[in-house]
Amino acid sequence: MSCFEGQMAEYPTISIDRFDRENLRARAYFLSHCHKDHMKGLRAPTLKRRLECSLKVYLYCSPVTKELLLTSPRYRFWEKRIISIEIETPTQISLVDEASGEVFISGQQWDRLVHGRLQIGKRRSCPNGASALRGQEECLHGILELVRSWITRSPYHVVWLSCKAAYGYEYLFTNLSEEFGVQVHVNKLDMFRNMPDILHHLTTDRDTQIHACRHPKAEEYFQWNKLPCGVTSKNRIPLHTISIKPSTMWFGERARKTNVIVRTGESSYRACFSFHSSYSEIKDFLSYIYPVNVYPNVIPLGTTMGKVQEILKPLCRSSQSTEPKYKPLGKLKRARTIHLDSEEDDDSDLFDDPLPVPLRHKIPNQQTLHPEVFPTTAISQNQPEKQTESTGCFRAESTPTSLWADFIDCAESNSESEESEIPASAQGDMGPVPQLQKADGEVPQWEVFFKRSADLTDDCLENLPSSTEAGGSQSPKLFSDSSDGESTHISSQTSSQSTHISEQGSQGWDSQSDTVLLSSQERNGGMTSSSRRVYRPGINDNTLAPQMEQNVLCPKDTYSDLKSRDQDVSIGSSAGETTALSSGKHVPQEKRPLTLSSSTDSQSSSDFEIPATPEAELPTREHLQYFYEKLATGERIVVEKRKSSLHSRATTKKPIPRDNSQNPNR
DNA sequence: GCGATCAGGT
DNA sequence: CACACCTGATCGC
Repeated sequence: MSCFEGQMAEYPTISIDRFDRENLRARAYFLSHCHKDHMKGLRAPTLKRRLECSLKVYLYCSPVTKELLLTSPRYRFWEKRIISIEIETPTQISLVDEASGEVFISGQQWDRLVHGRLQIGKRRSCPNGASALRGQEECLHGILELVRSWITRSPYHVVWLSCKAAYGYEYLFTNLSEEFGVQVHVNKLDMFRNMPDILHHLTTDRDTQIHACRHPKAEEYFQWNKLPCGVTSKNRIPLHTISIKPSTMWFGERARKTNVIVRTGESSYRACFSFHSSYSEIKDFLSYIYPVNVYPNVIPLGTTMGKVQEILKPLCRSSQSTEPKYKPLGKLKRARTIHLDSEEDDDSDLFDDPLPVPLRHKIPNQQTLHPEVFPTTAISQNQPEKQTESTGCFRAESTPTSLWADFIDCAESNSESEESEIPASAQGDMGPVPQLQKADGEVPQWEVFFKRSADLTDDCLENLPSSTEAGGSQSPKLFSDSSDGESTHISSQTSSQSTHISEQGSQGWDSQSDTVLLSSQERNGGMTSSSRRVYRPGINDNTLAPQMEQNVLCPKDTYSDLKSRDQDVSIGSSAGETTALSSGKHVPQEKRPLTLSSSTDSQSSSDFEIPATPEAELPTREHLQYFYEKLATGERIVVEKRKSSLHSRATTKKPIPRDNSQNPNR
């Protein structure tokens, strides 16, 4: 359970992903994505009332999140008070209520620090970033192959994707649909009405072989071979159904390199899938940004804040010495990867400046910009200090001791439970998509969010330089080959060349053997063009879909029969294989997905293509430099006294940037 | 009736 | 294990 209560010490007047209690006094709200545990209090009468009284309070989120949020009538009252911000688009937000200052929050910071998940565009900067991505890709790949092996048996073989959350599986649906030319059945799809790239792959027509519909008694139904939507047969012929449950792969499993597909019952499978960063991703991320401190916002039941901190501490600068040292960012980066400089994307070079970062924050008077985001007076008015200290909010202080204290507070403050507030059905009209958040009140230009990487093929994967595969060992096998006693797994092997069907895992259930390995060669061979591609709407928002990178599809037996224990197609993706696959040779420049230089970055369209919010003045390089420095040192970000801003930034003060050009009103 | 909270479930 | 929900019961307003 999250112990983050919505506020960060550095920004006492804004609230993130929490809208209750103290957050009712926030001057601005931020919503990272439409998962209910991030929306607590968002539709509470108290907040609604407050909104009616405070006309300058807005909710900032991505265009997709806005779209999804407003689909639900219960959140419609936010309609005129939501401002969408494009991901990766530095945006200045002026808290106009403030009499003496303003705060800048860049889309990049928001996206990375709140979501905590590395964007693909940053992968190159992050040594093991590619492996994390590959892990996701393998998950998708595993699911694709499992689905293939089943639905190709007959028109009466259907798959039910048992998805827990309302949003976040879109990329899975779109890829399945793209791959098999079969739309995915869902209960509602109006929330995607303005997202054609997703909408086209979904249907409310129950006559399809892939279902992701939901029903409270779905599990029970499944026992009786009944889909959540009630369908049990087609043309009077009973359907043969298997369920695939995308579920979190926790650390333990990941550490064991568990296979991505695990058979959990006669007709049930679990696929690794996670909305969140894995431990390795977190490590990679931290090693990349090398923060002064890190504050966990979830403390597992069996552990303590202290233990979690022990794990994270070594990854922080604060572990290097008692006295935190603020090292020049440029140096940090250069030390890591020099070659990155030349091919990094835009924002990466923000860290490239060799300039030593003076300890400006330690010497307030030296700063050009005032270090406080908000004027003291503002804080005292709206956020009594007491509150800041007691709410268990994140702090970015540099001293370990204060950190520790905060952790304790955080844990204690956990008392407040997080509950979902909206029934999935309610969101149905407009659901949020976990990794595609954002929607503007106006119609967003979806092409901005979804970008298909049509030029990616599995060939690309094979040709990726091995350097991007540094983390190969982390990738899970597609199919589990070890049975832990309670489940049968589809096995995978390290050999990338063999295709074979393994029986090892099937100890019960019908002894279906489950698997097939795909070699890189096999992959290359007989695939249809469509089968080789992983369809990936270029969603940049975490909420909607995990970003997949390349395509790895290996078809092979499209028709393997799960029941015939003679085999199934299993996709091997052991470390060795993966490495071989991805570290291949020549890949036409224009086809290289990940490694590619920024111009061809398939995943983060936002990195390069999303235009700045109209009317919003783009921060200057100097501004960004300043922000990143602050960010890296754990300092408060910017504070500019009004008087100075009146001079230097009078024109940048436009209150809330609206992106009308990109999001025409509908 | 509604919301908040808790317990319990998948 | 932990997540993102769901249901149902209880309580207070």
